[in-house]
Amino acid sequence: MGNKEQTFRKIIEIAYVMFAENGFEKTSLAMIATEVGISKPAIYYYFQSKDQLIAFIFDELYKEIQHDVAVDYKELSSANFKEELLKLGYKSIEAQDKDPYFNKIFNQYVLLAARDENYKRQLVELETSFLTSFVAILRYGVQLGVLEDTPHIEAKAQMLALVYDNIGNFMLTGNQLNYRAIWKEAVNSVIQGGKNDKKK
Amino acid sequence: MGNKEQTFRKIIEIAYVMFAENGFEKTSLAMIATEVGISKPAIYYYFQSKDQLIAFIFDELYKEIQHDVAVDYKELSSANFKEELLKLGYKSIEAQDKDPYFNKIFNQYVLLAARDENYKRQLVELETSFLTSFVAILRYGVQLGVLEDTPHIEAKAQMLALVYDNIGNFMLTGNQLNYRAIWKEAVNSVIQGGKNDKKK
DNA sequence: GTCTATACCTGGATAGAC
DNA sequence: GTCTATCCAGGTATAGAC
Repeated sequence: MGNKEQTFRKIIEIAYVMFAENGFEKTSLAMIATEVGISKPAIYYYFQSKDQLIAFIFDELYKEIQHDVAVDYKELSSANFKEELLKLGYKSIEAQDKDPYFNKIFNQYVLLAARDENYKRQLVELETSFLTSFVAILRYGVQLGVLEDTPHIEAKAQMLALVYDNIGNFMLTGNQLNYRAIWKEAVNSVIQGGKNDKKK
Repeated sequence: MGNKEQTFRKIIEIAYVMFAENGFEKTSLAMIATEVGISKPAIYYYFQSKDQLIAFIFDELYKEIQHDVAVDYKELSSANFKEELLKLGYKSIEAQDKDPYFNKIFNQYVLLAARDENYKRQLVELETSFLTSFVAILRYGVQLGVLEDTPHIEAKAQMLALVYDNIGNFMLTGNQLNYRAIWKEAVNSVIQGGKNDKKK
């Protein structure tokens, strides 16, 4: 990795953190440059503008999320279905603790989307594939025989997705809830509506 | 209502809409003043600073929300419990359609809270009473005999609250889902875990 | 590839007239 | 109560040296 590439990554990583902490507007390029250890105009060598830096960070997040959202069906069986679904939520809860910046940044893009068609389009895409993957998981559960085949399976999946997603938002506020218990309830409520639930 | 009071309200109402549409930072006092039909310095006659205007709007929202969150228990009976719970969600879904600004503004205060202790304190308060009221409703349901008394009642209530809350966020993005169906699933999943469910 | 210097603008805020 | 005029800080962005 050349020197150029190094500075490039450093700008992105530092900007990511500062944007999350102070917001896009309250983070000036001068602040970022100082933190990186270069001068303000040097940033313009790597990015055409502040907006482009913001957009670049979004693109990276976008790719990352679309990658993460893909579920590995091979791992799922009727025996471990519920357990794997639980794990999915637990993992996200732990991830939030590790990278508290993600949600803060992401929420800002949601706000930007209100007045920028590009962000809006991409965010709707993300949301859609997010919801779709939950529907797909539950449908697979039906196939495995863990869940009953009801016409409400889509609504059930979306409900689950809403809980999954909002846990992140609530953690952001610093509200200390038993998120694992909440997720467990959500999973239970979807699966227990299913058939032949093993007695605990 | 005097002339003074009139201009005062007009500033607030216009600022509310513009803040929601463009964000706090991208809405300058000059823009607000033009829209109101006065000059920029005239705003300073009513508000000490832009931040104070933003804070004032939050205070009004704060009071309004705390008022709305209070549930009327007298209306609830074992016969109409589920129905009333459903209505609660439906009402919120319709409200969102009517005032699309609310969620956009509110999300901005959530972001501000990350770097302002006052906002943070008040938002946690709101969130707490929001969650508490859902717990209270379900506990009342237990009392009415509509719900089974499990130790998980708190987690169930919080799950329900997360769905309720996140429906608003998803509507914001413009994602067209069957939100009523999702809410119905959530309510069903909480109540059907209860006892003596009437056959459909 | 990164710097210094600087142009240029916008936005918040104040002074003081009416 | 509202205006005109003005100040000033801080922002993005560019020119040009090294």
